[in-house]
Amino acid sequence: MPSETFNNLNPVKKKAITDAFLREFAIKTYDEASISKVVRQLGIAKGSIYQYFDGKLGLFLYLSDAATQVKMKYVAGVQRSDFPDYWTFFRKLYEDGINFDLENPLESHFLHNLRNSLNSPSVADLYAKFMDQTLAAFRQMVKHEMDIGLFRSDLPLDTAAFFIYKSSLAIYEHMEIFVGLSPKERIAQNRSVFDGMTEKMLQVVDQYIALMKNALENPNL
Amino acid sequence: MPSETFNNLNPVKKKAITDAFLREFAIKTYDEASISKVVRQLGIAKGSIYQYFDGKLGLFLYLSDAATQVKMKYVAGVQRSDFPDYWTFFRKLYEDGINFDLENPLESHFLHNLRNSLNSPSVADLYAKFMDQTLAAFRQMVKHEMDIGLFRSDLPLDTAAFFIYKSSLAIYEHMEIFVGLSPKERIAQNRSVFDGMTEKMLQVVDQYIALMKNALENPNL
DNA sequence: AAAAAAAATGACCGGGTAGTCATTTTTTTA
DNA sequence: TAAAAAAATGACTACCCGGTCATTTTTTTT
Repeated sequence: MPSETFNNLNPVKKKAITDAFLREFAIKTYDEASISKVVRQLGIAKGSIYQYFDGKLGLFLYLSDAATQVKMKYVAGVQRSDFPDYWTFFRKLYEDGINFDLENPLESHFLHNLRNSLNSPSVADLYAKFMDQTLAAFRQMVKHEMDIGLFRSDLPLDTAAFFIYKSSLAIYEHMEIFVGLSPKERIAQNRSVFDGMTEKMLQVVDQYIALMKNALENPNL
Repeated sequence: MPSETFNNLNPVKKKAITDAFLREFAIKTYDEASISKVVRQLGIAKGSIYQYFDGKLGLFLYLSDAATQVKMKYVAGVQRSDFPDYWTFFRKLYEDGINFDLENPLESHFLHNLRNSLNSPSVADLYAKFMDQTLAAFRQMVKHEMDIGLFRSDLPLDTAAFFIYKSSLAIYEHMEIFVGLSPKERIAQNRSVFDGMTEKMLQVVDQYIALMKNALENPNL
């Protein structure tokens, strides 16, 4: 999506630009995020951005792709078949997610912040795609657990899948509310969101796993 | 908060103004909502709004109060002590919430949309207050159920309370995603959000109650 | 070193917003 | 009906924004 001009850029400048916009979009809504402000901060001309990207939306799509690719490197290797049950698998996904955050705070929080951009119709499409994929993945997982008898099967697939999805998001919000995590502040300071909180985070993960386990696990076993 | 001038207004005009802004803020973020557009639509001068309210924030606070008061009329009467267990109580709260929506679509969706205005610092404070109150209420409920032995007590109060709170929000989102409910469309058409969906909604409520029940109920009984 | 290609620039355009306030219109009081 | 009080008005200010493009600067090629 970005132009050749952008790809040919000095890697240092390229990263500086990417990071500055990741930071902006990680803190603000799509509509609130200001290209003018960021270029002022970067000390480059606004016109340049429009030679690099196809408008604000093109820039945003590029950042989405970039951030997603980085996250995939951390998470794609985690396979359900390598774990005895769903919950150890789920926990490992979270552990790797934390590592992703520790090493790529901007990408991590950009992705977390995606859902706040729902109000802009242009971005809503992108988000809907993300959502579809995520829900499809959860649905497939749940189906598998039901098939092998680990999950109770008296609930619609959609409900169980959405429930897990929502619970996994709730963990992050729990950290914000009860552990005093403030992503925006930390991103503004260019710090990792979960830095120094790994242990506490995993404790909370275990609490929510306990809840999900009770809610979904087959009581016959 | 509104001026005397506003309170002395012809009730019809007063309602027209209130409704128009409820509708705007129900569909848009605080920052996205445009006073200019609404007054154009209403056919009144922009200056009037600034004689009625203390700026955009004052207007917003007035709408919050108004909507909350209406909702309270529906929900305040539901007492835990009138129900044999938490879940019938919870279900009744939802039933009354649906009635509130059917009869007051604008107020209902204004309140639902509140959380989308988090990005504006001025409104964030207001939202934080709402949140504190809501969580305190859930925490108290959970404590009570743990005390009387209906809920398991091996989880932190905060976690259990937040879990219920989040699950109750998930029900609305479930409706949007899987039942095709689109609040913004319906509000724009001045229709109730849940109109014609009461039955389906309560089915979904029951599904989430089942999940929460498994998750939280004391297994010893 | 000269010519050609590539990249960077920033003034400018059209559009939007919240909020102000001197003036006009309407209503109430006397 | 005339004077006073209350309410409504909308042009105006000061500020944003995304996006454009003719011009200038830099880099590459010849």
